[in-house]
Amino acid sequence: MAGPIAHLDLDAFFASVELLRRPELRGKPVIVANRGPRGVVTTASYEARLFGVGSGMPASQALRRCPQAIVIPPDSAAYRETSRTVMAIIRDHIERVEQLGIDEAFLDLEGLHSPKSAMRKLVSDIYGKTSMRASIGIGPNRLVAKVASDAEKPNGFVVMTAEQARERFADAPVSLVPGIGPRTSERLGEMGIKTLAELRAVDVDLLIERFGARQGPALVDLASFNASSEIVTEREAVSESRETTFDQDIRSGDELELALGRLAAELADALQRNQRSGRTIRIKVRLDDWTTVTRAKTIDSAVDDYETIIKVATALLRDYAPQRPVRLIGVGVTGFASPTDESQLMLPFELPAA
DNA sequence: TCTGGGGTCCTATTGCCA
DNA sequence: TCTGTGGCAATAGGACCC
Repeated sequence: MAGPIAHLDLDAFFASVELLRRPELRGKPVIVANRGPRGVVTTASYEARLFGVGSGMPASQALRRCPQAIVIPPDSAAYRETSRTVMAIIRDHIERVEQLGIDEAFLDLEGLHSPKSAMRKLVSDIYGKTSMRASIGIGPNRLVAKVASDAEKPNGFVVMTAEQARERFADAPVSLVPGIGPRTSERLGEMGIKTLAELRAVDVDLLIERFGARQGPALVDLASFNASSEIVTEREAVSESRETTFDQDIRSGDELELALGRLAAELADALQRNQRSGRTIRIKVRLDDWTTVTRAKTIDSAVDDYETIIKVATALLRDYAPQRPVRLIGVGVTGFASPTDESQLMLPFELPAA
């Protein structure tokens, strides 16, 4: 019998780190966004959210809604640093932690005498040591915990059973639950399904027909707040990549290769720093009409060096030869060699032939 | 007014091989 | 030798997340 799960989410994380460094901005609408004509909002302070500014929104649009907003370009090194500090505090309190992304984590609360007071203590310790606010959700599984942490942020603290989640969010749009994004919401909408209660009530066979044997039933599980409560404490990266969006679309092949070279150099550098190497090199090209094309090649041995990466990536790009202006180009390496793979290569026995 | 960058996972298709 | 089948790896695309 599994114990409760907590989901911890740092409130408006990037903006909060910036406000910490620049206390004079406290109480003002602050948005963290890339500069340039194509920048988007990565985080908005809660003051900015009052103007309808949200993450993912083009910065130009955000500034139209909130002209007095202060725009700060993201400083990912600083956010990683604060994240490390907070995650270390979490691990001081809780043994089994699954970090997701930079600002959130699932916590295994199994066996704690009082999960709630343990979480109250944790949140106040994080605030005391870093001035970062966090929202907490506690539930029987990851899904309930996650939705609960989202329900009353900032500074939220919500404890729910699956049944309480079903009741409270019965009339919420299906996109409330993580895993149902814009595309799936739209397709469900076309079937007349808007709310979680409606999704729960629909005939599974109909969903299987439209979404397949796996995703169909999975949608009902999501709507019912049935989910795994497993905490995966160790996750290994499976890919690393670099990409860039041009301020203006690029037509020249030479310019594309120049950009590809810069990205490949950065990527090789990062791979070597992280002691990672992979066998599959992939490029990504986004055209002016937003179609995205990927091309990949798998080679015999795992690599992390600039020369090999740029050689393969350039060949892939020349082979594809985009026929429209390009707005984004990227390069990545996947298929990382793990220690297990290494030892398997050296297995002294062949499997018997069939 | 258009839509970043860094990832993960899933699915479908295809070709190879036993 | 021909044909079918199942498994697997590689490839491409796409949805989704923070």
